[in-house]
Amino acid sequence: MASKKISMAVIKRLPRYHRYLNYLLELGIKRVSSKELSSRMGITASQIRQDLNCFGGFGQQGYGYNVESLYNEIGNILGINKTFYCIIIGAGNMGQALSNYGNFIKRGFEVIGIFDVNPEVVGKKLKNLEVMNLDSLEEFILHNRVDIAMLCVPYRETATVADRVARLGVKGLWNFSPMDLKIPYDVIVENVHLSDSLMVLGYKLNDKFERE
Amino acid sequence: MASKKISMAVIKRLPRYHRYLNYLLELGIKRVSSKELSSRMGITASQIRQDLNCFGGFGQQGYGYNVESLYNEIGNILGINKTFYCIIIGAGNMGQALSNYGNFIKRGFEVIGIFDVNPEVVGKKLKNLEVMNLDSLEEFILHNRVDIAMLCVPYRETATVADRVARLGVKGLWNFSPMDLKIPYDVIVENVHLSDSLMVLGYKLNDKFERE
DNA sequence: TAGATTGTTAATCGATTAACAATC
DNA sequence: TAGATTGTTAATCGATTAACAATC
Repeated sequence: MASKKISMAVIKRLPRYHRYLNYLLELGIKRVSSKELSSRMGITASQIRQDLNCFGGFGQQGYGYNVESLYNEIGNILGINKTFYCIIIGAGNMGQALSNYGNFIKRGFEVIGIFDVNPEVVGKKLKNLEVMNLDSLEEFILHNRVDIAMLCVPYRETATVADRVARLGVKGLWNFSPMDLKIPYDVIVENVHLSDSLMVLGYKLNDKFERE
Repeated sequence: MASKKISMAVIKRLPRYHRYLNYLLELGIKRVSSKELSSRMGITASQIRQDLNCFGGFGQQGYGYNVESLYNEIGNILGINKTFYCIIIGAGNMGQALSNYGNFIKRGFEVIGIFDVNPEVVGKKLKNLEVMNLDSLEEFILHNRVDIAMLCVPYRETATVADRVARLGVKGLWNFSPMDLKIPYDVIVENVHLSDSLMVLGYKLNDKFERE
């Protein structure tokens, strides 16, 4: 796979294509042209064709794209056929919300462990998993394959926990803290900065009202 | 404010500047040059100066930027000095997580109501608010100023609830469902597509492993 | 004043859109 | 075959970076 580098702008659109194709699939639609997908998604047909052609020629001239096979192709590119083993660190509301989010498993993300420090929470069952004490984190990771750690601990703890997890060889961090992690290990971090997103919404609202 | 349009790329970086400046403030640092901020944030000094100059000349030649006043300026631009009144719809784990997230209030987002349909949840106290029945949504919005609705309901309900809320004049939606809302009202939607974010992380992990 | 650093213009780079030959 | 639609190249647009005169 000595492919040319694909830009993040393209990658970030893939899950969205995947969702739309899934929707078409559920509607029983068999084929779709870039033009039709374009009008549904509100992006140009040109962009759709460019994006898809980063990964291969999935379409057929004069016909368009087969919905099911394109859905599967994009799924493969995103790796949802593989399983990523995940742990959730911090079993507060956010951690619990993630543990209950059934959509993840459909997309290949399986939660195999949940950790917390709070004695009132440790031992509690969430879904089919018992919350473990954070002290046993090291042991757990040594004995189980863990690809991704989902960090849902309070702000103050995040940097420490992230470092601890990365040191043990976990390769992906999904960070819910409003901070940018800097870790001296070879780790991929994906941030979910909720307050950033909310502030952008606030900006847009202000902007709109001021202009009107 | 007949200003030239500011690109989303710039807007989206503002909360991040805001966070870093807050951090510098906490460290007791009084002034910062674009060069120093650049090395801390990992973006070019040029970009920082360009971004800030979209909104005004906040710096001083030969000196740099005063941390506190720049922090405040960006806060103003983001509107965190104003209060946005918010309701949470859906008091499941995600809704509860949001209701407990104290950071929002600091940034001007105040939750004034929480709604659910589940009789087991309605009436329950979350923080200082009692979960209301979704049936009383209309009445509540008519009698209270609601700027933003945070949608934490299951996938199937999202479109309906979004429409209902928008029809009542709520101007901002913060959407946690993995779907792109299409609403025939004049509403600003900001999406938090958690599974999209997770899939991008999955892609990056795959990509890295395949290349190595 | 000399040094530092901004604000801003110009140059570059990358991403999006348009166009069209290839082909189903 | 004629019509449709892709894959792909070329043109455009926008965002980032570089450069430097202005000025504190």
